[in-house]
Amino acid sequence: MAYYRPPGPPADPLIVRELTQLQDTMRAEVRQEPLQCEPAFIAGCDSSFPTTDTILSVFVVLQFPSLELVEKVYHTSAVTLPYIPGLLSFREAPNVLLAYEKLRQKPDIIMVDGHGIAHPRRMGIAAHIGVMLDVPTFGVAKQKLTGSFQEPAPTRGSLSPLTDRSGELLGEVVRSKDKVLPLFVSPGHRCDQATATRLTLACLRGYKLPEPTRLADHWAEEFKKELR
DNA sequence: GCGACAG
DNA sequence: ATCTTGTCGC
Repeated sequence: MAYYRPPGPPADPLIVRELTQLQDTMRAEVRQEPLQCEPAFIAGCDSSFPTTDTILSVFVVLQFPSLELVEKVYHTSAVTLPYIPGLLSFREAPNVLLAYEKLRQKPDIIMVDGHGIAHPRRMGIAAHIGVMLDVPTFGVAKQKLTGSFQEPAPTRGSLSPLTDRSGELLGEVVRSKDKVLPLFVSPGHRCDQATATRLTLACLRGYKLPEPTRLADHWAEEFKKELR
């Protein structure tokens, strides 16, 4: 399954170069710092594609640390860009931002389904969204995009650093559940590694995915039905 | 030249 | 991401 990926439609080299440069510009805006104060509300963000040409983005806001769901919103729009590894944010962020505007209770920090700085140019979708909104963000991904790591111990809570060739820390590989494939946690904007990992662990409730991301994914399915 | 490649 | 059935292990 993850061994072979059939070639998708050819990505326009002009677009790729342009977006890559824009990404390098945005990278200068990213700040890594601890959260100013303990969050009272944490959001979960996830996008899916009900049809090949429609994107559905969801935001859920949970009270922290109770993790009680307080709000859920979604927004859909037409897909404008194909999926290109490393440029995922340009395909999903526009619609994500529109969904965010619908939230009445803005969160103190956002957990995004995808990577933060654990990206070839340190600008994964979590960092991208954080810069655009100037809100603290971090990413929780299910698959690695870049970097290398040692397999963390098979017990829940085990951690292992994700580093690039030069040894730079990109994120942490987190075993969120016993004997289940680990998660890749990395800071986005206005967040540091310690905070990202700490909040990820604090949001676990027996599932592989922490509640913010898990519920966002869950509601995406429900909203998908509402669309008919 | 040969892999790797979030969602 | 999405399409898809049965199946293994706790």
